[in-house]
Amino acid sequence: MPEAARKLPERPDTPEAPRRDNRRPQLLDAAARFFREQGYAAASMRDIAAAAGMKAGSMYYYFPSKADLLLAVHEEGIRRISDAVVEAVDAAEGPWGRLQAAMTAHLNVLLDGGDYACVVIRELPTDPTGEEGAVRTRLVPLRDAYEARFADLVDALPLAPGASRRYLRLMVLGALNWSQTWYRSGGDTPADIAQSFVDLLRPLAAAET
Amino acid sequence: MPEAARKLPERPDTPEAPRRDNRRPQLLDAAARFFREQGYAAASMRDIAAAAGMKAGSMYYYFPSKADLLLAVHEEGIRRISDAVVEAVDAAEGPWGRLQAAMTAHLNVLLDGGDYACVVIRELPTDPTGEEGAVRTRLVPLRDAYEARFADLVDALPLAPGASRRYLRLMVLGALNWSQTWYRSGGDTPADIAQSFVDLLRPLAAAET
DNA sequence: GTCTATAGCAAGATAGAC
DNA sequence: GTCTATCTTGCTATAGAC
Repeated sequence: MPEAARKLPERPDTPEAPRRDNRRPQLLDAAARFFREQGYAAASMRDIAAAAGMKAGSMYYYFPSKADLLLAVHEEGIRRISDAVVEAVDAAEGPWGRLQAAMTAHLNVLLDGGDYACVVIRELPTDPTGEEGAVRTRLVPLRDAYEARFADLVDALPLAPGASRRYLRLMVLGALNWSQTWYRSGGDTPADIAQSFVDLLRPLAAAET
Repeated sequence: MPEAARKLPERPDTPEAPRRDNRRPQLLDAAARFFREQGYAAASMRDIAAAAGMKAGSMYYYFPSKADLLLAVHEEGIRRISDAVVEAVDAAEGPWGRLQAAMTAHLNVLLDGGDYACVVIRELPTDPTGEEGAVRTRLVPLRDAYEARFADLVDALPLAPGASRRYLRLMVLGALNWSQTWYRSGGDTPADIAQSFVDLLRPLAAAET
């Protein structure tokens, strides 16, 4: 057997990218943690690399710049929270039940699931790259696509005529994402919180069938 | 109720500090602007000083450190938004009217009034000073005192029995503060937004007298 | 009060050995 | 792939002249 083919049974990542010994996941985990704890600007590549068990210079083998690292964290964060919400919605029934399932899943990932989602929620408003806005323009569509799911869920609710579905969606997302600032583990669980919010909003419903 | 009795204390400048030729306000304005646009960590003392028309070293005559500058911006921001809300609430009538007035004032300052309030809302979650948490511990009570006003307004609402006033307050504040991320001038005004939110929530009321 | 000058340091990123 | 070593740049903060 040709020696070049010895280590072949790998998964076909990108055609030419990472073959083996890929420590990119550890790097992403560390980056997400520091971005959440200190913010993008204050986190240092040295600390991130150290937390992943390597030296600062080595991580440029995986990511060409700090901004690309942030972008990768965002993509992974959106992917995780989006998957969790889709799965939860599929398992729920009724318009209110599906909305509550989505809210619970969103809060679970945001409040207990951890670092990736927190970065997604908090690290967008400020332009992360200072002068270079290229990264930000690639971040916004990711979030918009995710939030569109909530628009669908709100549109499916049977509401009293005249109720603004647009502002209901914005209020729900605001309530969920703002929970980062007041949530403390040990009190109400994410499921409790979603339940309380939905209980508050149910009176907005038109007569249900 | 005693009018104008609830405003935050006036400038507690040290007795001997600023007599004349005081450029501290310009410095604060510039700092608020850069903290909002770039975040606390990414903003530089050089840029702030330049925007206020002085050199970097000169501002240490007014503020002993960057963290103290952030603290001063917070105090001023809280003072402004708090004054605006108190004034608006005093001029409104009825529990829903007072809540709506408070929401409108809050949004006005946050969305159009500008830099100070944005910094107050956005620059708290992450510890601004890195290792030194002294500044943060002085920031939190300021916000808590302000948010307590909304607790009073929500407690005064005539709600259907069983409705959670705590989660209603958190939902309202979340909806308001999250508007920073989606608000674009030229569309609905802050007053429109507050109206829409209150219209959504009014069906939660118990039979009004 | 504001300046110039700079100390002292940490950051992102690169080069090349292994 | 990971290392060491380093380049370059920018930062906060200080010292002392004026």
